[in-house]
Amino acid sequence: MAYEKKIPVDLDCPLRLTMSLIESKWKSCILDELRNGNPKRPSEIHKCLPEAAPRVLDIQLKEMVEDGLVEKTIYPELPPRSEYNITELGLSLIPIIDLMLKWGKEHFDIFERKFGRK
Amino acid sequence: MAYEKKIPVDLDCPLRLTMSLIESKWKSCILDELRNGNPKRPSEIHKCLPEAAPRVLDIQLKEMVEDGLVEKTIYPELPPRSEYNITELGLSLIPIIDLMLKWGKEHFDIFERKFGRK
DNA sequence: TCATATACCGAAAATTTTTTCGGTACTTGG
DNA sequence: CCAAGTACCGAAAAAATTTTCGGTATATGA
Repeated sequence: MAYEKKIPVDLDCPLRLTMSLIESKWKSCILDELRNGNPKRPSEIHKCLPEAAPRVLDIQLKEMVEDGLVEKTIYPELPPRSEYNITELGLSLIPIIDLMLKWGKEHFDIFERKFGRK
Repeated sequence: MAYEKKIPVDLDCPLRLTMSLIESKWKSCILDELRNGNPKRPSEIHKCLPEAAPRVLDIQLKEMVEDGLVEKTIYPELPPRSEYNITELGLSLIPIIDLMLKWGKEHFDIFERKFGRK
C-alpha cells in the first residue's frame, strides 16, 4: 500500500542505475572479455562464455550497445561478419569490474567451503 | 533452503561470485543503508527503501545473513525487536558500492536523456 | 551434396525474482 | 475494545530473465 508503482527507480538512485547496466547474468563477464580493447566476433564471445546460452549473449550484447557500453561493427560480407568492441563508457566501468574480480578472488575460499551450495 | 545457486558457475568465476551476492534488486541498496555501521531495524530499512516491497527486503536480508554480509540480532522482547548490522565481509564490499555510486552520479545525465527501457 | 560455420531472430518454455495478499502473535495508545 | 505498530512467514500471482528450439540466409571445405 505505502509504496507506489515503479518507474524510474533506476534513474532515481545512482547505485541502481549502475547496477541495472551490469546486473544481467553475463554482462559483467562480457565487459571483462572486451576490456582489452580488442574487438571480438560474436562467435568468439560465445566460446569465451560457454556456460551462457548464445541467444542470451546476443540479447545482452544488443542491450549493451543500446546503453552505449559496447559498439558493434557489421561488415557487409558473406558469410556475415561483425565485431563488438568496448566503448569509452564501457571502459569507465572496468574499475568496478576489477574490484569485483579482486573481491571474488580474495573471498573465494569462504564461499567454496560454505556452499558447494548445490 | 532460502536460496541455492544451481550450478557452481558463480564459484567458477570470481566476477560472478561477487555479482551473485549483490545483484538482487535491493541488496546493494541495503548494503549502502548499513554502511555506516549503525544497526537498523527492519522497519527502518523498509522506510529507507520505500520502493521495495517489504517482503522482498526481508527475503534479501535473510540471504545476506546467510552469505555473511549482514548479521541479525534478535532481542527477545515484546513487541519484537531485531536489528541488522553490516559485517566485516559486508564492509569489504563497500568500495565496490562506492565506485558504483560514483559512476552512477557521474553518468546520470546520459541515461536521463536516454531512458525508456529498463 | 552435405555438414559446418557465420550471424541473427521470433516464439515459447523454463526458471528465477519480485510482488501481493493474507495470515500469526504480541504490545501500546486512544 | 480497537487500531496501529513491530516482526515474520507461506502461498501464489505477476513480472522479468534466461534458455531452448527452430528457423532465416550465404559460403566454404570434404
